[in-house]
Amino acid sequence: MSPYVSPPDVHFFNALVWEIVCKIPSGKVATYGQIAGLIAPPPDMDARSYLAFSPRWVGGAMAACPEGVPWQRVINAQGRISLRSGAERQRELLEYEGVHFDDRGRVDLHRYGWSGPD
DNA sequence: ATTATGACTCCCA
DNA sequence: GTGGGAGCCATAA
Repeated sequence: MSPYVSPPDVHFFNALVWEIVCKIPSGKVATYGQIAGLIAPPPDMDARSYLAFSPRWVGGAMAACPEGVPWQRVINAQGRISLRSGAERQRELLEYEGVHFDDRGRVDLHRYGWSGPD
């Protein structure tokens, strides 16, 4: 599917985010910005022609995540959990998948970071 | 229309 | 490596 969206179809857009998140394998993590980057229009195209996108939106899509989507594999660019409520549960889910947290509660993105689709 | 608020990121001190 | 602040975009009030 083309990673570009023309109409301001929010629901479709969220679905696109979820679709990408579903591709993150167990034991790996991706950042909000990384997900956003997979959808953002290229620089030679008018960004206004597409539904504006930003890391914040990915967070919003995660908040409305349907069951079955591995939302726990999305963390912030610092390798930390951004979830305000339920952060402990997210950490448990990731550790269960083999993702290691250091003593300061951070994940080594060089080791566990998802290299993207394909 | 304006303001406040987010599961963010970047930049700089 | 860390923390604060600006920038960010959509939504809700």
